[in-house]
Amino acid sequence: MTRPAKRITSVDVARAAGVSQTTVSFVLNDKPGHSIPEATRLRILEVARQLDYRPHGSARALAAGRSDIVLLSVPDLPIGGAISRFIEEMAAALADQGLALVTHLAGAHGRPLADVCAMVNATVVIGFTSFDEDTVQALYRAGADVVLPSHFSHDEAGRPVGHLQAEYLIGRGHRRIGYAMPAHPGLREMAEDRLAGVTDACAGAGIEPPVVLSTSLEIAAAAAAVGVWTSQSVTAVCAFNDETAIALLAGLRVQGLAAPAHLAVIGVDDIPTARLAAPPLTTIAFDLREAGRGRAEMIMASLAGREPDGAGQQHWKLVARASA
Amino acid sequence: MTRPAKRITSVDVARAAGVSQTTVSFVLNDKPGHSIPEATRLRILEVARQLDYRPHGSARALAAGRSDIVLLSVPDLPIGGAISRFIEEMAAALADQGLALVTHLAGAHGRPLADVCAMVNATVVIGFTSFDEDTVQALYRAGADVVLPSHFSHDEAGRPVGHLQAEYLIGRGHRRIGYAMPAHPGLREMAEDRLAGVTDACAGAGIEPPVVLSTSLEIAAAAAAVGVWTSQSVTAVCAFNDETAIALLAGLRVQGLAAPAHLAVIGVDDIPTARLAAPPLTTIAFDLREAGRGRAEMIMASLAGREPDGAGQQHWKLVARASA
DNA sequence: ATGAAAGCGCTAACAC
DNA sequence: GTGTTAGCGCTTTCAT
Repeated sequence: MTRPAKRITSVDVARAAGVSQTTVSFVLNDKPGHSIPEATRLRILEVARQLDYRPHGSARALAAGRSDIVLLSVPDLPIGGAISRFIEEMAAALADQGLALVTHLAGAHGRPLADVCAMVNATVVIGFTSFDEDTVQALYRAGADVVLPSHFSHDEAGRPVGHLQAEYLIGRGHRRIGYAMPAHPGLREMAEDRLAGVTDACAGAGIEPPVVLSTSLEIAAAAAAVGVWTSQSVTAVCAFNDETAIALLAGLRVQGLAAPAHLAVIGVDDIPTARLAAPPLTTIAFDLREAGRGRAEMIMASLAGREPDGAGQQHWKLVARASA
Repeated sequence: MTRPAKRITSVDVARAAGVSQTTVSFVLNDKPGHSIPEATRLRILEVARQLDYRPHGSARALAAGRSDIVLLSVPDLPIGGAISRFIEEMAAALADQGLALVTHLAGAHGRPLADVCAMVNATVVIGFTSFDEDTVQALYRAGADVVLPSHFSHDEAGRPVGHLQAEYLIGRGHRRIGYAMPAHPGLREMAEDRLAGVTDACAGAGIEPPVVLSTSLEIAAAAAAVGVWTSQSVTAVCAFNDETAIALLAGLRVQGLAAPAHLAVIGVDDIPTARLAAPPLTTIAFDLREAGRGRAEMIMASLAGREPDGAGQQHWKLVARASA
């Protein structure tokens, strides 16, 4: 641990460069209209660099009325670690526009989102879940300029995924499909959306709606579900996510059965252990990079006052392996 | 999307409560020394609640010199999703002390940590990795009051885990141990630390140091490693983490071998799919809750100027299952 | 082309 | 007990 170094202010830079603080501000933000001689400009830039000057965020935000901080709210859900890729992509795209992204984990015992929003003085607040109306209002009152509840409406978010899953299964000749809901209550909403997609696909193919069963990540529970499906001559099941799917695979194993012969299984996410499953898991992957960039785009559009035009393109793609 | 609501300031509260803005400030921060009549106090509190007033973070930070914001830096590593539990626990503990936690994902293309620190005006910056000296200085210059590079020094962080793994294996009678390093370069440092713990334990038990092999998450690579170990009469291997361990299990499977009969395997993390592996994976779990609380404690101690006394107790515990 | 000065919303001495 | 006042470091309007 080392002794703290004193913070450099723009006055320090001004003094060192022999100009007024105002000029420093103009140069550093390269404000238009104030044509400053190239020589002065460069000198100021150099001095600032040398001093490792960094504008005081609070002061800047207070004066300018915008903090350029984007606050991302991540819900308290067992969402995979892959989400970090998505966040990073978004952060990178935002950084190019001078915005900084910080994340708030929504945990029940933490500070309410609106509090954090007010404390960091976020200019933009975005989330995965759809904020309810009260939250949105609170965020605006907390000083946010734009609030983007969630990129996709429920209907758009889950449907394509479920659709892709079922489509693949149906394409492989399955006529009686099952759906494995996760036991975790927080995942319910997301699961319902995905299930809707599966149901759609079934209807489109003229087959019966899926046989829906809920299962935990315990082998016994999964085995029980497997038993029910097979007894009802279901030949393939769409799992809410890869973890659920892997549980199903384990459930099959303890019953002396195997995928895809006795029951085809398809997941969602393509987590690292998916390819290591026995048999390797067929699943739906998400293009985090594209999704992150797309999201950043939306934010910029909203800030600029344009209506976010993003057609909300989906970024899902199938990864065929042995389990289905 | 709804129309933004205007932001409430403490002047609004003062006016509505019929007192001066100063009084509002005193009451809301319940400053000592200024004994304000209970009636006034309650009225102000009530009005603030009704108006859903939230202090302007930037203004507060600028005036007070502290933002009460804790910035957590998470490195761009494939660390499991379980990390969110840890973060939430920390956030909860910090919230109790009036501090707000926000997270910065370190990705290479995002904004440098010091920039974010300056923008949000973080009072405290903490991280998982150990910041280098330059970074620490930059953070102090960026306005941080306390910087906690990483809770554990390298030596403390990994050693106990590796030690626990090896100890368990040795206790089960194994005399020739292997160690599975992850292929991901960013994980190297962490892996070296854990390996050191394994080596320690072996030395302590008077057996040879582990046979170290590196393996990716591809089944083929894992199978190859398994081949090498068995050919060298290694009977048990400590994997860097559960994903690596599960890859090893898959590698055994394709060779027609099984754990623990042909090769015992032990992981680290207890990820959700660990119990679903074939056979269920023996592993070392981490008590996220305790670790998070402990970390928050350290932060508060540092802020109070006390030397963080936390004996850095470890929070690892063994989860015995079938694979070892 | 450059600088002086007025705030942004809040905290904290210091008066009354 | 409560209010007045002077900044915190920056942006931005308006003079020069």
